[in-house]
Amino acid sequence: MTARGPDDAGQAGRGGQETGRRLRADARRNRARILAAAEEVFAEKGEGASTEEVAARAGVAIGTVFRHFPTKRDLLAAIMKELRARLVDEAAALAAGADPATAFFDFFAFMVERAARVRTVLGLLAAEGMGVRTDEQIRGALENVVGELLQGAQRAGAVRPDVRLDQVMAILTATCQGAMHGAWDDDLRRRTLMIVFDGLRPRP
Amino acid sequence: MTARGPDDAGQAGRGGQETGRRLRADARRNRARILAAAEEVFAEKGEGASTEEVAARAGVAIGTVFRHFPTKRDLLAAIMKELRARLVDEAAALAAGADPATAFFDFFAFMVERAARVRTVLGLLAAEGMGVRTDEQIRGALENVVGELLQGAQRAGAVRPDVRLDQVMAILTATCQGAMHGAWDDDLRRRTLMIVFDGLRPRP
Amino acid sequence: MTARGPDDAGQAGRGGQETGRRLRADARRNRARILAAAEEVFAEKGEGASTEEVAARAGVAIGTVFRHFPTKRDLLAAIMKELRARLVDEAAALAAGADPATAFFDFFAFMVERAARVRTVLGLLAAEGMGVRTDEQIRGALENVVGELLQGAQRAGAVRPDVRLDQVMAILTATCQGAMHGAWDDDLRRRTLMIVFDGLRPRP
Amino acid sequence: MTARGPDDAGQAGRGGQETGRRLRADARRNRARILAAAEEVFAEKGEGASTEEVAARAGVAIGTVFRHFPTKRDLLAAIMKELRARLVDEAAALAAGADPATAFFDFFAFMVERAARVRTVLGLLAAEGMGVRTDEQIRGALENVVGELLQGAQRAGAVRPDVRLDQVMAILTATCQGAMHGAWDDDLRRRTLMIVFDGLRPRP
DNA sequence: AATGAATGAGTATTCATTCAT
DNA sequence: AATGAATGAATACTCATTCAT
Repeated sequence: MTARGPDDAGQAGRGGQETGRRLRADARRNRARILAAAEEVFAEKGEGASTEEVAARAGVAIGTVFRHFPTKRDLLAAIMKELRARLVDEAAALAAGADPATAFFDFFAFMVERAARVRTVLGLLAAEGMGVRTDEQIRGALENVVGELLQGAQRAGAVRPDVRLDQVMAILTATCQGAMHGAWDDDLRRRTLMIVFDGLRPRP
Repeated sequence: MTARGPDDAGQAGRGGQETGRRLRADARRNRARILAAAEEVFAEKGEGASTEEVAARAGVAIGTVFRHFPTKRDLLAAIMKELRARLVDEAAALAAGADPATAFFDFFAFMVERAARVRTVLGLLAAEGMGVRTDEQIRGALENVVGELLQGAQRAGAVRPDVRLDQVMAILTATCQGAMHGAWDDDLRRRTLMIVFDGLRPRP
Repeated sequence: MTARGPDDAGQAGRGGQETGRRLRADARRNRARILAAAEEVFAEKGEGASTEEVAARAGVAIGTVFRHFPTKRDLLAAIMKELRARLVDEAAALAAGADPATAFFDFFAFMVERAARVRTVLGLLAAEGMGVRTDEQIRGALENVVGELLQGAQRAGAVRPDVRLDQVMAILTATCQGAMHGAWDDDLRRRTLMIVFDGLRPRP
Repeated sequence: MTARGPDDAGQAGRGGQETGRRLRADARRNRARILAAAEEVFAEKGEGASTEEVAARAGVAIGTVFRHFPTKRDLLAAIMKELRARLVDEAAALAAGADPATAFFDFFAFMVERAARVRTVLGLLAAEGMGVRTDEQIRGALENVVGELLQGAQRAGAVRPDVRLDQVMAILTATCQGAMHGAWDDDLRRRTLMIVFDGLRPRP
């Protein structure tokens, strides 16, 4: 049977090999296609979607999926890892050389807008979304970026000095989830963020 | 006879609890136990939990669950209906006779605190949580209560006049989901709400 | 569990009490309604139809059905018993005082036409239809009537003298089943019977 | 990939047996074993028999049955398709090169004798047996063969010229069903067919 | 490495039957 | 006698995972 232990996916670097591993060209290509397909499928149907469907959408056989990701949980974890990494990169780019006073809010808005489209971001931010405990390294990376942006904004006087990182992460997470599940339109999202941002800004 | 529809012998009565279909005493008792068990089970393990476990926890046979809720989806829907109704009731109680300036914020905090414990509240507020589309009536009822509280608070000058109900519902929903998935502790919840509330208050 | 022995319905007079039993008026009425409903339901959906549906259509509770017919098999058996009895009666009526040369063929045609409408006649004639072994008494009664009609027709020279009763029963059964399953229209039925009848008539 | 349609890797080839979907050798072997087992099981216990028993008798796991036939109904349909195809083949063989005057009757008798053993033939001929609507192509194929045999026999003067194909199919069907359900012995079958055949022959 | 067939535990749902009201 | 709720075995079907090709 299938070991049902709760934490058996945690061994970082086991589920889905590191992208750097020397893989045959087609193997690397397949890995990417599977990941992309999985992101789509799980986004559409939720984590309950079948691995077979992922394989089908990726155009590979089911066995290939399991060769790359020995467990469904591993697949899920890999998606998040990738997603989060992508976001961190984009965030870093936003942070570099921008006006600190706006960079923070821009990134915040960017994340929320993103969440509205990428359903899977759910678990991404949540401590325990989708039954997967995203590995702490990446989670930490995101917090780092946001932390930097936050400090910059605070130094620039654009965010209240008494606000701490955990609060920001909490509100960011919450807003992303709301945007995702609630199907907010652009206008509602803008007006909602306005309130949140006002809460973060210093009292005049 | 054996009406096969979901026998929603609902405690529709605002304050009472007996208006529903005339069911035999034991039947009503079982229905309640099943609902309670289901709330627990789904809260713990998510919507993927098995109906059989619900039956076990409720101390009835599997057939009894299906007699009351012909479909798993029906069971899920019933949970939400009940949950939402309960919240609406409690909200109404809060609203009655309290200082409008604080009632709104009290209710908001109350909901979020609640969500932190009851995992199922997720779908409750989301447009489409758990694959169940909660019926519009109850959804509307919640909006009504919140709407009244909001107006009261705005008239009392405790909330910015330009804030609209959809924004409030959006932030409320988001914060509930964040609290639920994020496992915030009491302190983090308090500090997070502080920011949100500040965003809602009039600029000085 | 449910005794799965093949023959446990045979104890004549057990499944469904004899019509003569002193029953409360409403009890007798219920018995009749159930029987009628069952005939309809099983005719429409086959023997796989649920007992609950029979109860529903009869307007009684499920318990009442089982009080009258302790087993589904008993219910099925009762239907056939009744059906067969009815047919025997009608056959006898046909036979009485009619021209023996035509009575036989008339009855044959009558049965087949009947079968085309009453789906349940299936098992009625078959040795083992619907998993129920119709009790021999009634089965015998039918054979008796047909036998008499056959003899009359043979004496009148309308049927070949070398034809025996078992052959007639076999063809009658087969034709009824064909008519039932095949959904023959009136014309096809007539033309088909024409062939069968010609096979039964003396060679000129 | 995992085409979820009924993979009717049929031995469609008239005489051969390999034209179907290219399946791995073991897959084709399993498909055949399942089909054989199903024919047996359903023949013995009727269509109510469990799929699990089919799997057991075929010596495969339950999942394998459903991989080949996604639905019980598909399995039933496949059996009939195969059965009918087999009969059509054998009928064609009988028809080829035989004396038309006897070929027709030989085939008729052959079918009925067959039906007496293979319970599943029921639905095979009936318009709607077992809840499965056999596909029209095969149904048509049978009619074609019988039609040819009929014409040959009529030209040879062995069958009345006014008999039409629909009548013949009707009687053939009926007799098969009678033989199947009625458990006729060899003698009764012979004598019954004698009558039917006489009805089909020209009046002297 | 890839394929895709096989496995088999798991799950929702149905239904004959029993039994408390 | 009637009611209808409860029972629980049975059953079709799904899906993660393994393994022979």
